[in-house]
Amino acid sequence: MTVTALGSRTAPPHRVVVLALDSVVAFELGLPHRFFAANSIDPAWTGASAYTPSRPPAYEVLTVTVDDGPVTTSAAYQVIPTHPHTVLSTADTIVVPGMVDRYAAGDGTLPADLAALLATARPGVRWVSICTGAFVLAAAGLLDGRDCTTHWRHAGKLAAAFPAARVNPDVLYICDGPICTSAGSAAGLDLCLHLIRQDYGEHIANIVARRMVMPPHRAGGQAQFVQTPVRACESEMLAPLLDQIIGDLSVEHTVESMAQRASMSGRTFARRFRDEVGTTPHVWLTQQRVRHARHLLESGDDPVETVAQRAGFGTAAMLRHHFARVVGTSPVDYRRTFRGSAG
DNA sequence: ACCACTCCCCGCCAAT
DNA sequence: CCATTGGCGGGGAGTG
Repeated sequence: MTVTALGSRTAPPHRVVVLALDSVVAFELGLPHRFFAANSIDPAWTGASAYTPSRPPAYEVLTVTVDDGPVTTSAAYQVIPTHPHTVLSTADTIVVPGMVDRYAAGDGTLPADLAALLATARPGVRWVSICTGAFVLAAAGLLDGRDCTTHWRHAGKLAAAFPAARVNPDVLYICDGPICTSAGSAAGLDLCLHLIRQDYGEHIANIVARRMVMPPHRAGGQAQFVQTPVRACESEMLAPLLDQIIGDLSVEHTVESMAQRASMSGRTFARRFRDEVGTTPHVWLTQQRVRHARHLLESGDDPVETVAQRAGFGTAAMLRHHFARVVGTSPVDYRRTFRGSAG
């Protein structure tokens, strides 16, 4: 939830180090590079926008292995790192992608060389795991007392092997302080985009999403994929209504009013909503309001009170309350940060 | 920080 | 018989 990485705008590039362990999932290994690579958020293609950063946002992405040697991947090739493992100690963010079966058993221990390498990380570094990468963070003790997640197929094993970790199998990703864990492969996309949103704001994150040809935000959890993935077409049912609501956030919405517009009883609407969207109507609505508020703060000059009204928060106090919980900062600070000194 | 109040959410169960 | 719906109520979170 912290936005400490914001300093990277005026400091050297935010250094992301991806740790490739044996039998790493190739897709998840490449994913952070695609998202964080400096040229991915080159301001040259941000278009004609109000965003005029004092300095181009940038990440530097390096990949290491424990012993600097090649590792096998889930695909029919090996990875040979071009940087030594010692750069891990200089990372601002460390990413541990998932591995095929290797750690899914979760015996709770790490090889000595891996444990020693992880111990070289700077204090305050941001940890990121994708899928079964969470088992590595857990074995390093990083998930003790933290909210975390992993692929739904392995959530039970993770919780059993590491009782001190609070495993939530329903969400796409969770950031508990500097510890960010995500569910199965595709949820890693959502988490990386979330981190870019935290580091560089809604506008840049949306540009990256557009560039990646992915939705800027998936509000649902992984629960929606666990039970009946066949329901894909049926899950379109609520989409038109939700789009309408997003387009008209300034008015008050209740579960009952939304249910009426969907021609359902409140109970059925709430149930269908959870099945299809993965969260509750009220939680979803608050998420949408905060997202809209971020957009208004970045792109306009409305006073906070007006932003609150337009986003559907009754008062500025209400906006501040939810903003702090979701974004981790105040609306004014957020605007100052993401409009930059140049704007 | 507190309190009163409202609304939400979800297990339960009867009806369809 | 099973699946889905929707009403009810308690516990709890959100609101002012």
